[in-house]
Amino acid sequence: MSQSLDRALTLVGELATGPKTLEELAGVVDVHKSTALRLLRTLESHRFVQREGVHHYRLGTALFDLANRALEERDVRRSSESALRELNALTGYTVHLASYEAGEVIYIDKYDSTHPMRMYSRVGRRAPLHCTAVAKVLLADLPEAKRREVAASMEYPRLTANTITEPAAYLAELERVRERGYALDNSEHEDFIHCVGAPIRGSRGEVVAAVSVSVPKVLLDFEGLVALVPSLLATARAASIECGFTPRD
Amino acid sequence: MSQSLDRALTLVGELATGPKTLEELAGVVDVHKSTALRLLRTLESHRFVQREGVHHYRLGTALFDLANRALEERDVRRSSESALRELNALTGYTVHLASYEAGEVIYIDKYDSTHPMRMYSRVGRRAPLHCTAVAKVLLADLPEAKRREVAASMEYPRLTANTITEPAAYLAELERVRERGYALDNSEHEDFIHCVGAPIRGSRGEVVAAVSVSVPKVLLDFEGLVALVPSLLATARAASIECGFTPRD
DNA sequence: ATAGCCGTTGCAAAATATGCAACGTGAGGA
DNA sequence: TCCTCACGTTGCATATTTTGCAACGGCTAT
Repeated sequence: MSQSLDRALTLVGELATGPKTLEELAGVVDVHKSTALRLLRTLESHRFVQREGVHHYRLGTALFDLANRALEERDVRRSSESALRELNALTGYTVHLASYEAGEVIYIDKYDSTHPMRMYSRVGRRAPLHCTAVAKVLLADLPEAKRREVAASMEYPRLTANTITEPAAYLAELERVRERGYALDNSEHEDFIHCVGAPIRGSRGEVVAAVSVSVPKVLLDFEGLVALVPSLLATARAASIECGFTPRD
Repeated sequence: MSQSLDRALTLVGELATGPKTLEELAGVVDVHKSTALRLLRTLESHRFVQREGVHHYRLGTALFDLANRALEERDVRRSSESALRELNALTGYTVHLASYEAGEVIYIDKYDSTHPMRMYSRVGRRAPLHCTAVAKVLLADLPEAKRREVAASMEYPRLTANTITEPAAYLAELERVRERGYALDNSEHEDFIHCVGAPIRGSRGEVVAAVSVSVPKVLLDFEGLVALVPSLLATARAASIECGFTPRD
């Protein structure tokens, strides 16, 4: 669709084979030397390629950063798959996997309820920050300054009678989540649904994702929901270990 | 230098922060949605980005391939640095590190002789395939079919009285190199220089690079050169271990 | 000293990317 | 169930951007 970009990406792919000279690269995409030069310069400014000596180009260091970041996300999803599937099979309820990225909480995986009554949600969608268990889990792990900043700038639309609508109350809620190690959504998002969520941790103990179980109130009361916590924490711990987390004891 | 490419790379960098929607991305580089869409499509066709759900883009899988390949090369050079520096200090002669890439043998690092007499060479430069110790080491590890193919298509310019000028003789030489675990260049490249080279192996035992010592004949006769082999092999083994190689015993 | 190779630059032509506006689709609310 | 809204998608005309060319300059090898 975009010719110059297409050519540039082809060049990068070609460099994966090993270092190449300008003219070799120009030949690969069948353009003039000067054209290849300009593309490579742009690639170089973004550290996608770098010069090796005078006559050769090689892949640059930006690729490491990018690959590592992409890999982390991907690994959370893949690594926690079996644990989450098991929790889904055990409880029969909808299980969500979410992560915090750039000010948003996004559902990155979902295991549908086996019960006839399903809830609406979709992978890739943003979760409201103030009224979901996964968001509470993820935001609770942010440094305090960031937490305050986010709490101050986010919206608090009242969705149910239980919805938290004040920054102060929300920050206090995050503190509770931090302390007890899991989060509740006591019908704060939708009247007929309540959830419990727990953190999945990475190798350095940081929270990389959140797992939650969502249950229709008609199927399980609040007491029953809280009774799911041990299973949820076991699942979160199993997923954490898969993500490289080492339990303290 | 290239606007569209620059924008596209900026988008990729932005995606490192986490999944984004089309409009968010368009805002980052300050272009129209449709423009961003076309760039993303091209990036997607090269697997640099991929869609997450319907509304989000994330980094794609091509980055893994690229990063891994780039990392391998880079690691060889960095990992073997201390071992090679030590060999250079021990012998005082010029030490080269070379790797095989896309039909060529390229010097990827060099430690100059401490003796007043230095040899000419340069990092990034191609090494002749038929008359250098490093090339013999690297080609000796190729599968037989590939070895034959390369031997048949390469050039054999006579550079000295000892230069191998026939494919058959060269293939036989590679076989010897394979068996004894190191290669010699008995003044086959330059009259007054001879070399010994050995393989550096990676985690799966494959040859990832070659290390060589180059000595002016006036400083050391052939017998003296061969006497360097134990040190060379020790260096190659040390560098191999740094590259993830596990010795058998 | 000289020839050849490769990367680099300025410029003019034109191909290409861009923005616009309208369309299509799917979700959410009444 | 209908309607609205949000978002991604497409065709097209404009002009910006990219491209090829040709000449230059540095470096190596002879």
